[in-house]
Amino acid sequence: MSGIEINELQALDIWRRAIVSSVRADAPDLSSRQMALLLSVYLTPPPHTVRGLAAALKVSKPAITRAVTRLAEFGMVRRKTDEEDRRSVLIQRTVKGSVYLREFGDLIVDAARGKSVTDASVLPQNY
Amino acid sequence: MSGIEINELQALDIWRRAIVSSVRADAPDLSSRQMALLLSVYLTPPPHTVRGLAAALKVSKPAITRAVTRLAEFGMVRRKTDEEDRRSVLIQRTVKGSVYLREFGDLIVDAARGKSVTDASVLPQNY
DNA sequence: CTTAAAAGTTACGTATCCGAAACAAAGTAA
DNA sequence: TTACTTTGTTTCGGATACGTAACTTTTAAG
Repeated sequence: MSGIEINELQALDIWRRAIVSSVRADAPDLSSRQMALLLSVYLTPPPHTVRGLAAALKVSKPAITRAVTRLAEFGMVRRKTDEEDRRSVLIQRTVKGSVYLREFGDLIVDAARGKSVTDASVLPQNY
Repeated sequence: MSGIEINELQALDIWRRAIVSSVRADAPDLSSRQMALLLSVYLTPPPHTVRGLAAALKVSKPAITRAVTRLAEFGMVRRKTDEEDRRSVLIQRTVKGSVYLREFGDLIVDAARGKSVTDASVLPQNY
């Protein structure tokens, strides 16, 4: 049995714990796209534009516009016109978004610290 | 040291890489709840019932019914009436679901293997 | 100046999902 | 049997998100 197999399983189990905690929490229920957008804005170097994010996530521009609008309603990002090219809109970080992501990071770390599935995994062989 | 000892920022960046890959992929776009349900069915010990999953995820029973229906359409889980109590429906694993989760596990592991954000993080202080 | 291109938003019709409440089926107990 | 409880599904109205296409504003090209 390869060690990679176990690591994959541990990884999945950490993911499970974190996402279950997230679902159980009362925090705003972000879709995968919204989360991907939020994380990209906060963890990759600016500037972030609608077009750039659409390319990075490989989704349509209107989908980015909607996600930004939604996240802005939650106060997690902010729009700002690029004064050097007023066609562009820069998506910027906010305090509230930072706080949210810090808590989410804690969630993942806590999940990673929890006990993982045992070797007698439910995944292999049976299917 | 468990090997999963990571800091909060690394954890977020791994999460970002994995979820961005997932969003970019053509794979069926599962919501957070659907993913939480799928992972719970595959990584926690059976039996899995609608009621049990609703309690575990702290969402309504109809929400579980709908998620199961959707995942069943994708072929990732299967319903089976509990013959010992025909009121209950057991949610079971499938080959296709196993394959999907294995690939998703690979995605996370790959994300974790990639370079993480540096110490000169974008998160702290600035906001 | 006129035309074209680029960036983002809005409009439109469709699809999905939600919670609450009503419902059907199965079990329990008198 | 009859009444009650439990389990899961369906229905309802409303919210959210999707992609395509049309549109506005701004910039660039001729």
